Amino acid sequence: MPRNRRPRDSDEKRGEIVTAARALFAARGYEAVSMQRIAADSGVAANTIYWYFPGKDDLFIAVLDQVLAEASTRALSEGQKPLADQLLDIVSELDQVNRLVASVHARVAYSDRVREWHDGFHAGSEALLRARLAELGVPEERLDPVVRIGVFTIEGLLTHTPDAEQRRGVVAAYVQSAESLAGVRRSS
Amino acid sequence: MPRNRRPRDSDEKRGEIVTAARALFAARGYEAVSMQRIAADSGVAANTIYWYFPGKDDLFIAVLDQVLAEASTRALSEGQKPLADQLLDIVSELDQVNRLVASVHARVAYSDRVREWHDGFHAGSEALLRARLAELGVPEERLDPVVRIGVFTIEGLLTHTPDAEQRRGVVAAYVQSAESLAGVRRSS
DNA sequence: ACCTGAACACCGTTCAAGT
DNA sequence: ACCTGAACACCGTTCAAGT
Repeated sequence: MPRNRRPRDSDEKRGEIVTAARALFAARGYEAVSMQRIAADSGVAANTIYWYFPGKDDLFIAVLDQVLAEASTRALSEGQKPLADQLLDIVSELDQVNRLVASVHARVAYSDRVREWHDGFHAGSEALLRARLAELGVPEERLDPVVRIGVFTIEGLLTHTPDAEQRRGVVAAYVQSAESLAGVRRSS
Repeated sequence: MPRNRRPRDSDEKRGEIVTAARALFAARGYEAVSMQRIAADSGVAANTIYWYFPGKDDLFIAVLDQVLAEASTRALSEGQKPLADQLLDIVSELDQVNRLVASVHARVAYSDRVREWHDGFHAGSEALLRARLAELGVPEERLDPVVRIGVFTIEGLLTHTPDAEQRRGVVAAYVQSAESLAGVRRSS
């Protein structure tokens, strides 16, 4: 038995596979990346991945969990900004993993596991936006549709990637309409 | 030479392939349907499809064009309704081809032909919504973001399919915010 | 012009076998 | 426990050959 035998070899290899898959999925999208290629990039045979993950979708979800965990950590370390700025930050953050976002939506129709992850992510996002809008003063009974429109708008900005100016315009228009529901009359 | 030889045999077979593909794509989604299956349902060998279409994506686009043409015909034969009703009609119309909508978005990232079709469809939809909003009184210089939010909202309603009541709430909230931009004070 | 069987180069996944 | 080569049942597409 080698004396340098580390107890974490297994977790390390698993991590390498996730890292390789993440880079590939982000660059080319889920469909365009083969298990063969992920295996080559992480230094194992293709079927070895199945020792660590039940299937390709589960590997995909491991990637998504990792990306989400990192983004959450970053988000928590930031101070609270005005809503419009915060939404624009979220859009440009998610924009960097645009390919992953598109792949999630593509797989939702075919994989129960991906659909569950997607639904959970949506529920979380809606809860966050709802809290911000409530604190902004949007009355409780009008909150639901405004939250949904907000999430749809962010998703639309991600899947259609207009330029930065158009983004700002869209987010500003959304926040403005929310504020008018709140009856806010600020600095202006 | 058979005397019943119809000059339209070729077009007919082509049509049968599109019809079979349309039903299958609508029921199961693009990815889940094999050329083999489409061929079987239209009574030819799999490779015969390639005599009529350069590839699977082109067959898909033929399906999309057919669906769109039929929907346009139906739409033109209807009178003009209030904007909220019209948007709800569009959503429930497109909802019947939900699988196709999802498949278009899934293929946009991988097929130039599908991306072109998608972009054209979007441009047309935006133009229609823009015209309705302008006639409703939304000032020219604020039109762009409102149109985009509208299209994103419809897309969101399609890809997330909330129930009819939530749909109505979302569409009502959208139209209301557009009307408030127009400075309209109607019956209320 | 229209259609086919056979083949090509893939794909995700399984399995029996190795250490 | 971890990893592999080989195989399985697919996939979209191509090609040479038939009518």
